[in-house]
Amino acid sequence: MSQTRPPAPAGSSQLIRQLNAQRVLSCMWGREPSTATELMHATGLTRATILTLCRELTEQGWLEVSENSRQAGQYTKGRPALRYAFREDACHVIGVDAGLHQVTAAVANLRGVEVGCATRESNPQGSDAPPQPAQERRRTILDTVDAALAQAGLAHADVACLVIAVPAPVDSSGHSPKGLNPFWSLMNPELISLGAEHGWDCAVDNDANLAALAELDLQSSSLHDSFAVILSGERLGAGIVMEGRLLHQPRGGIGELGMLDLVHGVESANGLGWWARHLAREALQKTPELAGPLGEVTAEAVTSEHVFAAAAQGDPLAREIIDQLADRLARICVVLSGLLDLDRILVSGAIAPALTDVAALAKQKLAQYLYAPWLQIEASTLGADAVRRGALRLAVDRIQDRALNSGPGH
Amino acid sequence: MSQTRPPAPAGSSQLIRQLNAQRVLSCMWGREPSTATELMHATGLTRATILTLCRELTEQGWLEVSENSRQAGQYTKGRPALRYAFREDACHVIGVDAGLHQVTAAVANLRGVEVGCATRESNPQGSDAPPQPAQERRRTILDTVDAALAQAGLAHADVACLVIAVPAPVDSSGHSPKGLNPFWSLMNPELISLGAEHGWDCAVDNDANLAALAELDLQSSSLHDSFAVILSGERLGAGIVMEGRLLHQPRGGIGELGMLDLVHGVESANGLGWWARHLAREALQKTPELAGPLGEVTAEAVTSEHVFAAAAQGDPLAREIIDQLADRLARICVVLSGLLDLDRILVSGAIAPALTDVAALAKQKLAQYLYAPWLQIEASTLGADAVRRGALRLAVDRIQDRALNSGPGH
DNA sequence: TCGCTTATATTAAGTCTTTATATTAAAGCG
DNA sequence: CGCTTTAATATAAAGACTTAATATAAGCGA
Repeated sequence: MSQTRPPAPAGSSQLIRQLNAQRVLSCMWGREPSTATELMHATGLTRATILTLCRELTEQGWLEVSENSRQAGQYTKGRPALRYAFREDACHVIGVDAGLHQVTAAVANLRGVEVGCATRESNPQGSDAPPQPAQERRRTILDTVDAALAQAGLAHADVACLVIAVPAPVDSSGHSPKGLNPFWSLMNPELISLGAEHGWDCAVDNDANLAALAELDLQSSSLHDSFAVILSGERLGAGIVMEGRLLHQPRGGIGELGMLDLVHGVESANGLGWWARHLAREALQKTPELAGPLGEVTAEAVTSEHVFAAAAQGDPLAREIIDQLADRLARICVVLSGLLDLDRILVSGAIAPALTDVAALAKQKLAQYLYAPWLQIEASTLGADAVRRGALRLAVDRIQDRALNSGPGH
Repeated sequence: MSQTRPPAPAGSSQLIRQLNAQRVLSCMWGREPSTATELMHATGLTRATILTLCRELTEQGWLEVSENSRQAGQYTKGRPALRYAFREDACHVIGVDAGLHQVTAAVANLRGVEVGCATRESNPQGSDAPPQPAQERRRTILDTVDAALAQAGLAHADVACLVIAVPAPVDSSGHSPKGLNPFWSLMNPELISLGAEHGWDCAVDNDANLAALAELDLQSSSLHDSFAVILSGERLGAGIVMEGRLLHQPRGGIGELGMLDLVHGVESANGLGWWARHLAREALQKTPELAGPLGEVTAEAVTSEHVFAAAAQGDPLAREIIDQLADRLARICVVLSGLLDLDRILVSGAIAPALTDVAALAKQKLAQYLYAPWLQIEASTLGADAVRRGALRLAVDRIQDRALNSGPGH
């Protein structure tokens, strides 16, 4: 009975195979097609190894052989190299910006390119009706997702991951604190369970955190810089990236800005949009017969858009308000950057495009409070897209992690 | 000429050897002696592999065979197992707390146990003399280090790493900002070069950061909690640990608390010791003939120690001051914990032992400003040792990293 | 069309490292 | 002294990589 040896020892040396497969796949993830020779230089592995791994990854569905070997035109002599391409449509992901007033869902491929998008009103801005109850909100989100899928021409089975952004703190299991602030529960009524019925991987996260991820995706210039993204509409929220990684805590409270109540000249966590409207209304009530563009609106009807538009036309009151907003923003930057030594602070959200001047002014005012000449203060170029893009980015990241860590689980 | 094949292919499969050696060494680093069987359970590797690795690590000097195989007494029958022990004295490290008023150096083995310690006065507390010039400070530090080594009975060659803590921000290359604050340059006059003459690995870091490391070392109960350590003597400084890792930035500005100037009820980055003295002096000047223990000191001579001692005796003025200190601390905690969602905040430094009551009071007052019932606010038990212990911890960590990552470089 | 050149793909050793099994060694105990 | 127990060593087998040789797929020129 000692003649026959069991055939499969199954050593732990498959680990190295896993590591190398990871390296190859990360080299190709979201990139242009590559030849074995290019991958050899990128990874330091041998041609034989690279080709074996590429074959495996192709069988798993992550890569495919692209035919344009010679057309790519690096060289003209010799046997044309095989070119392996990242399969950006191996599966798709969905990112949802589930805001208070509207819900936007986008379908994207694994490069993060949107192939479908849909929006539904949720709690219309003007109305004084109570916010949607939990079931209705869940329904709205599912409807929006289905509409986005329909526009993309994809079925539920084509989707691998769903990420939902909500204006509330979200803990590491996807829930928001109950009881403390009823608004939070209404914004995130157990949304983490939404993906389950289609068997999708699902995550819920705070909107500001995801906006920060979107910026991280975009500004990959200096990979190790640190920044905060301030989401600044009606209320303030922040996401913080340190050395290329988004800070997270199990309770999900990072970037909550309630503590601004204690900061001189800020006094609240209300957003810049809120303050623009508030300051304008106050001034209009005080002097109803005001000259200039801003005087044409009544105190009740004035919005932040009016203020920014008027400021662009040179209205002195609007300019004064802009100046106050900039001072507020500068002080917020002092707190964030003074404590965390950030490289830059980005103001994002739907009103970001209007805040270019405010950010520049804030940068000037910063020096009054803090020596940090390196600090950039800018308005995000993503604007209203930031949160949704961040959700898509997280979804793609989750798929990539899964691909790298648990091989064939396609 | 094709018969003879080159002997050494040197594949990348040594990588797995490296990884496994790392696992084994981390399992044993600073721990009690282990048998192969124990390591098998800890690492999942086979006995043969474990023993090979242990033999290699022994040759490299990190482990040694300890003879008390059977005495350990887990079992009594069968062949006694080899027991490999971590060589805590493979080399030694030095940690220096280079404060403004005094310099303390300690020599420790690789478990972090101090085997020698020495202190030198630097800029005596009372004196109004200008601070030591750069060369003199470097000399003082080297003297202290030599004294500590002499007490430990060790030579320069026995030391592998030197870490120096200074009360100034320190960037990732060990330098402090020049020009901005002359005090910083005086505290850190290119100390990073001090280790070079003996060939030691050398690092310089901010004192509050290192105090945070010391706490991380101590409270390893819950490995993934997040906290801040506030070093609170004359000036405030903080070190921040998120999910078990110390936050760092290339410029070294994390935990600088200058932004507290903007916080209501805090208004400055002065430390709790400074405030205790300041408030007492103010009150004594206002009413020179004060009853109670605190009235026995003159306004000029009063120190924070007087205040804490008087409060312990029930002096009403001192209690009032304690209350104000607690409010200040609570507000600082609101800013830190509100933004970063910390699990606890520790107050450290030489006056920490006197701050137990202040911390408890601050915890009570916190609820006025922030809902965070999970937040612990406590005085560190390390007190004046915190910074030096943190320096030692960093030094040991650096040696461990070097051991794990570059094999035989002993 | 037939070689020749060039660049890549495939295949066949050879080595390293681990696992699995068998064998040997070192105790204690009756 | 033999038996039992537990650990260390030896040997064989398998996975994974590298090296080197060989095969393949072009283009180019005579």
